[in-house]
Amino acid sequence: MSDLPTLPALLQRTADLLRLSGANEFKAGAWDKAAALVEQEGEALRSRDSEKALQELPGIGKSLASELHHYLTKGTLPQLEALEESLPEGLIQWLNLSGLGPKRAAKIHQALDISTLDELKVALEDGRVEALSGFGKKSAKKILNTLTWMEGSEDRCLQSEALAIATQVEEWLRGCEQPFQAIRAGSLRRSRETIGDLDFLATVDGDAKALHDRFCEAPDVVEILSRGDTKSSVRVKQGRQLDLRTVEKDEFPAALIYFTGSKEHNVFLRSRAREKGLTLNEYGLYPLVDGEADRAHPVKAETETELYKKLDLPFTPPELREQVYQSWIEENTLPELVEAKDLKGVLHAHSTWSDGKNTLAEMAEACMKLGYSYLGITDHSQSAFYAGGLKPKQVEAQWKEIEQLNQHFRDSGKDFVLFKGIESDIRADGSLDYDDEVLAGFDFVIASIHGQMDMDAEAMQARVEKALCHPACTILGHPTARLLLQRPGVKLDMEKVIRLAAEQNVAIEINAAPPRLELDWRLGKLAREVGLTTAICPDAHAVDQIDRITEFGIPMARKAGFHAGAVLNCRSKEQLFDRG
DNA sequence: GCCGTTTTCGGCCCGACTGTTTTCAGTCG
Repeated sequence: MSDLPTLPALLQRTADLLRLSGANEFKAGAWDKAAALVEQEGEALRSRDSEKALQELPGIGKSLASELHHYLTKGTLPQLEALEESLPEGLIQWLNLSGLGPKRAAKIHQALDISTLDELKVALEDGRVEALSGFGKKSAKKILNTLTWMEGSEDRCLQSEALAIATQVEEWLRGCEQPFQAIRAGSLRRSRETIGDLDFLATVDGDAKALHDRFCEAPDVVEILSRGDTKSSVRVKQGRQLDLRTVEKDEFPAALIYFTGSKEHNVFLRSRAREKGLTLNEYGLYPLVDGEADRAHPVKAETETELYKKLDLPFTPPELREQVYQSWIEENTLPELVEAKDLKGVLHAHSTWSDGKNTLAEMAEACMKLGYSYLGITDHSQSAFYAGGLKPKQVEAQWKEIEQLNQHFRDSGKDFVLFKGIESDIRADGSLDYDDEVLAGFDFVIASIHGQMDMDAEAMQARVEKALCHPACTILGHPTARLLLQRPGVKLDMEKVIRLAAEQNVAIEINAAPPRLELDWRLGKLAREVGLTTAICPDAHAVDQIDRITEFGIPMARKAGFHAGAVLNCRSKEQLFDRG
């Protein structure tokens, strides 16, 4: 069993505890960086079996190498253990409160001798905190507000929820009397699968304050955190924080890069700028003179693309501005990402034959309306009794209806075809859900896990690998069966799964249902290396869910670095199931 | 704690906003 997934969290925890104990910020920062690095390295870290080998990693010096080596051989981090010994357990949670950083957290803890969130709440309410020097009524109130707010909301939300909020706010902003241009930035623009804060960037013709005022007065705003001429932050009733920044027009490209992130990508760009004798900040790119930005002579760039060019880097689509893609950017090997217009048809949808809300004919009609030339219908298989899974007899009956509909499409001159598919449960023993004879009658089979998800890693791995090797298996559906913010996926070594799938010529789905959004984009780099094919699927249970593939599926496939050539349903219906 | 020399110390991104203080530290992104 691998214990590496927990290592980044432990390193992060060490960084937080260092801050609380009053350590130098840069020292704590080194542990942050190590956490990010270890996350990126994954299992590859194991192959570094000496301190010397660990030290070859960027950002890992003598001390961190020793800690990591200790962890890999003995399973603990000495530094962390020492800190946990000296700091109370509850204190670390204080750092999650925005507005309360390590310095003031430590101060409250030491001055009042308290360390839990509950104790903090009481101290904020009874006035002990505001009486401390450096604090006052306002800051105590602010921290208390944040604490109360956090008790009733989650850290992050699904991308779909964030998009709904963003759309609403943008509509409201359009009522501003000053003309302006606004764009979504941050993790929303990078198409992360979950979102914490929502960031917006704007330029205003005239008085920017008018836009900030309008922003702070949006209908769903429940608290204004800050309200300035260039920066405002609010909380909305849906539990999210929204930030608006306004900049001058000539600052827009640099600001857009800056506020799009990721943090790691920005660090990378800035160090790139330094190498070229330049300095990059949120306002622009400047020559570096005597270690200072020469603000009087900005390097001209009217777009993000031009700015990347000045750094001798290819324009990087927002979806790929993540640490994992740094090597592609440096080596100038970014792929041409798949776009919505590349999609030719729809795979993975349910009908009234199992748990869908619409009939086969209605689903087909809806796909035609959206401009697709085929639909691979995949109702549930017999084990999924809770979802009305099809018995072999029903399968035959469904095939008849599909054939009739296809005949009808041909007769009426429609360039459209329904494919006979099934979403077959992968049984606990790794077998698919029908006899081979029945399975052979389908045009394609999606194999998915729906039950018995708590198997141990070894058994689960064998289960999925067996399914992948079944000759009828065309696509592996939502591979880990995770539900974002609800439950983790099953225990699977996805690296092995991806390699095997590529070998077996089985595609792994990118499931566009908002809580799923997997194959996880973090695995896209490996997928490209081994030549894996994907399929961008709506997992639609009703006609209005088909469009998920363009709303959420395409952004996620782009984020995973897929080009159209590696996407099954970017193929024409004639070439779709050619398995070379 | 890491890194890289103008090579064993000094820099590590830096600007906006807030609140408390009275000129700035803390926090955030």
